[in-house]
Amino acid sequence: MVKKKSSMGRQKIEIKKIENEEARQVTFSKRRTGLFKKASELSILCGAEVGLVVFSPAGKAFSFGHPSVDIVTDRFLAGAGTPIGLDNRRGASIRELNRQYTELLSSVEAEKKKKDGMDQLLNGERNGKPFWWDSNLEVLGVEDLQEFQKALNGLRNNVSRKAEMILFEESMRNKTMFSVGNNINLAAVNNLNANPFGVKNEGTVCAGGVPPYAPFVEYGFNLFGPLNHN
Amino acid sequence: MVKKKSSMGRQKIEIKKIENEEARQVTFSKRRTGLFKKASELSILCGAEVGLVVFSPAGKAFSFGHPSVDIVTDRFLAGAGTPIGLDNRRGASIRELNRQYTELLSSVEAEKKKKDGMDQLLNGERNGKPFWWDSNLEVLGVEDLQEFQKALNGLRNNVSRKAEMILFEESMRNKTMFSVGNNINLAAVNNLNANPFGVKNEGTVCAGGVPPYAPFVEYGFNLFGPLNHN
DNA sequence: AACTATTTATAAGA
DNA sequence: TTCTTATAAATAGTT
Repeated sequence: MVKKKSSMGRQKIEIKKIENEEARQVTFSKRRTGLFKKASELSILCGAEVGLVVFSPAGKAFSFGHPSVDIVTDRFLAGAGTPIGLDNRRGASIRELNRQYTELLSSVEAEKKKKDGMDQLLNGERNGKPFWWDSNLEVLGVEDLQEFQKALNGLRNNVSRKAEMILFEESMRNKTMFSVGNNINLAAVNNLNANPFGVKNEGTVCAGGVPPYAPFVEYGFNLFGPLNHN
Repeated sequence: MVKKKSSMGRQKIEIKKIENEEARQVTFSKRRTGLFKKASELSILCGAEVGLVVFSPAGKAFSFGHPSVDIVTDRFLAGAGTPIGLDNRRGASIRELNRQYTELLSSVEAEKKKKDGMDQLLNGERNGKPFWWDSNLEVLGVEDLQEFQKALNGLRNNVSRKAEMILFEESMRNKTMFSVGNNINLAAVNNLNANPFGVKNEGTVCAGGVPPYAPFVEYGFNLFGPLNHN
């Protein structure tokens, strides 16, 4: 062992910095795509939490996160104390953002309450009537039902993009809760609506493309795979 | 095309959560290794900064960072896209976050609408009549709901999966809360009795591993060495 | 942990 | 940057 070379195609390449700038850029694009895809797959296949941030040599950033990059990075920041080399303006900015976010969070919480009511309906008996799903699912233990009900919150089936979106939003609600006190980018929903693959071209924080198969969305959301299966 | 299956060997697998716990663990180990290796290679080949954190379903954490996870994530929050050593673009991330924040506002509205629709359906039950999902979704004629119904009809087979997802989310929430405000991040989570490679040096914690090509940094975790990964 | 049959990822080249 | 293709890697299923 020592030939820890790596991925390549026509030919093997040594794992050392590519000096040719152009070639480096090309490789960066290709490998970044692959890396994000792998990250996405890992999170989906194993239910693992993954946070990935990549800065191109040019300083462009790409990120992927499940449930969100922020959650992962926040862990570091929260525990890292004062980040090395960073002044507190950053913190100030983030705190301000957090403040605003907290406000927004309130409305989300309010929404959640409503949803909880809905859950009650789904979870509880209706005038002695069988649970709505009886006709379809026959017998399910109480626990199953509860789980089933919970599942609604995270339902992500392959029935359709619509269903995915519904689920996605449910998921978002949860993410929001997770993120209390932290700046979070929950715009994933919008990103998704606008771009299923969460590709953003802001020159700043953006996710890699992985166009055809990209089951991931930057900034925290992962739709758990493409629709054509699972 | 668009068959975005994924990495595999003897056979293709669809990218969806692996239900079998044992198999999932195995896949997790294998793919985690591959992912970290790829991350390492990308940073070396392209001189890119990479921050990667992975939490196993069991909550074990693994990380890779070049120059370090902290630095990369800090940059991410301080100002994604900020070239090393430059300060002029600091805040880019914040701006981006703000932009997304705005989007979030919109998405919340959108979500609210959908949820209201659902509430209406659920609460608008016809006496003794089956619920909207029974067969006809005339009630609101919401496409989303039709899709949702289909998802529900076939949900039984996914109950387990969904349940696991929920547990995952809850787990995530707990861990997040756990870390917020603490000075213990990954190390805490994976405070696995003295990190295997416990090479925890100030600033740049280097893990022994992949010596030949990986100048990566980690926080007490074996990335892709033969050890560790349970 | 190893071993392979296969599928992916990707280095080159267009 | 995208596509194509030859080939190296990664890895699913087994042992």
